[in-house]
Amino acid sequence: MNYFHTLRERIRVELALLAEAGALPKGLEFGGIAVDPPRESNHGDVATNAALVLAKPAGMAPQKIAALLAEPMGAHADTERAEVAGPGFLNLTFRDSFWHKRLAEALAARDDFGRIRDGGGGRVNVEYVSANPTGPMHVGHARGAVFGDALASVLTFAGADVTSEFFINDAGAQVEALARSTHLRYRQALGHEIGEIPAGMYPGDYLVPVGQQLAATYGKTYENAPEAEWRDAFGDAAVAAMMREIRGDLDALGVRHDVFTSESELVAAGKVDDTLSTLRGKGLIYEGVLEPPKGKEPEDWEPREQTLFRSTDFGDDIDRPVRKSDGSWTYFATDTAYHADKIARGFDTLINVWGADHGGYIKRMRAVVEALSGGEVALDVQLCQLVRLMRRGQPVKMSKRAGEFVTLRDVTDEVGKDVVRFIMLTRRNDAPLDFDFATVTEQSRDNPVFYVQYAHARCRSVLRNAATELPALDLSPAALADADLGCLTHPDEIALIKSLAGWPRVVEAAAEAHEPHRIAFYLRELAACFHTLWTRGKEDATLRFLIPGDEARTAARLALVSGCASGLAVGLRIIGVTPAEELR
RNA sequence: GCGCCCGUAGCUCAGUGGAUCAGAGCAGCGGACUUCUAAUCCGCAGGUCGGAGGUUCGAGUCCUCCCGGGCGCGCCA
Repeated sequence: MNYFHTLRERIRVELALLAEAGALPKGLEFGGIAVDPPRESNHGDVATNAALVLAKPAGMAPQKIAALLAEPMGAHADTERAEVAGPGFLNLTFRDSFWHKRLAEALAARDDFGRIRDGGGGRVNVEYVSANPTGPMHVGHARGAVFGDALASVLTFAGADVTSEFFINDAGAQVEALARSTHLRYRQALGHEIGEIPAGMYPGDYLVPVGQQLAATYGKTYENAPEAEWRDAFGDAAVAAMMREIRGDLDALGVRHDVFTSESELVAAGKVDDTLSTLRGKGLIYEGVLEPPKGKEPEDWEPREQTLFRSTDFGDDIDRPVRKSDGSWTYFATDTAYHADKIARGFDTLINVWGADHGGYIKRMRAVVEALSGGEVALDVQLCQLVRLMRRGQPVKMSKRAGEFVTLRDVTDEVGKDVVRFIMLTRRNDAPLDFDFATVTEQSRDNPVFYVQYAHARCRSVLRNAATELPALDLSPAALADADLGCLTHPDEIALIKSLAGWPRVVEAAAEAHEPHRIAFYLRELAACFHTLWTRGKEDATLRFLIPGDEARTAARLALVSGCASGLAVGLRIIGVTPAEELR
């Protein structure tokens, strides 16, 4: 369905025929041949670099090869023009009939338009959010959540076998701090005056109900008990409560993970020891002393012997510690075990979605995955830059220390999940993003969510009107696909079909590059093509979609509208945004 | 000091495996409506793609260095 592939095949066939006929040398490699849309639209619909790629191995001038190829390509019934351009590009321009076929394909495929069935892609694990279970999610998490969810979705659509996953960091010092903070709230619930929340504890109000619940469960049992007696139980209870909160927040965003993996369970199951033994067996774990960091030496630096992973063997800057001085594992060690677990589960590709502050962590993680999988498993880390919350152009101040920050739920409740999801994909993930409450709720061209949804709503509105005004017309997809699409000849009609026909290529590129934002950008383009055509009908009544008395033309135009609506809906669903039937 | 990311129009950003004459929106200017066929559209104007080298038939795109911004840098996750 990606017509660029079809054309590349056709070009290879013609080149092979030319070689057989003796016009080209035999045995040429066609691997580097690409078919792309030219940058300039007046250069035609597609361009191929075939002649430039083959010039050197064939020992011929590129223009000569292009001219040879232009003959058979230009003779094809779909081709309007085949022109040799520049240093040896072959530009092809198609007849309308070519585009009518693409629309027919889109209509026939409906919700599966652009889906890649035999795309392979293997088994892919996408790990995202993995927010610490020590409090509710904030807006920064939303970006990773939306990005990861949309990525998993587009990969699935592109034929990969995808598992989406959340790693629960429910082990280590932060959970102990959480347990202590919860104990404080428990005492508070029992009537104690707790005063200021001490530094190092979580001050947020969200632990108050957890404390109350524990007071109801345990009464005064642990009121003055030593920490060792209540720490595990309180930690577990708090983590469970926080995870319920986080899942609720994610649910409100329409984000769902297939698998939740618990760090503490990995530790308890001895997975960390197992993994480090494996690495030790490969000679990659040793006791050693690290050099102090250059330039910015911490005050309290002193040389210390540590258990280290030899990540420098795999391109990291220094070897990385796996054990703290109290004997417990570092986070890196448990994360290593987690990745070993993912590898053992048979994934071909691991994708991790992290905040930008984890950039320094990438090299060691790649090192571990390479070491554990023998280079068989690919690890791609996608970093999401910060989100700046804005209100009327002014940044919203947030103080995490004071426990005062805008939670994800606050934002979702205020503007809706569709807005949050779309806006998070209006920038590349590695570029910072401003999220302005005023803009994103506005109903105007400034607001891309609205713009795209409005295009879809307009399509649906036309189809609804058609059903009432022309009840005799069969609006079923099958019937519309059989309409005489040859009626569609206006440049803006063809432009809309071209945009729609480009969708399979967008899916493929977004999946391959792990860049779901491309879908959001594409949808804006498709919506723009539709809005343009719609307005044509205002200026010229003969260009309206519904032409009374001309059923053939009306059916063809409704087919186009239906295809467009379908394309918008498919794309919106992949990024998790509801295709609105109407906007009021 | 080192590592990673970024630098494209006044502003916010796209630019798909390097490929023919650099794109969009906003803001600005000029046009098209009694609102699900104007919450929209059309036109005009706006850039030595941070700088300098290098590779190449060809560089916004790849390599090196420099300048500027962000993030990070041994027992935090």
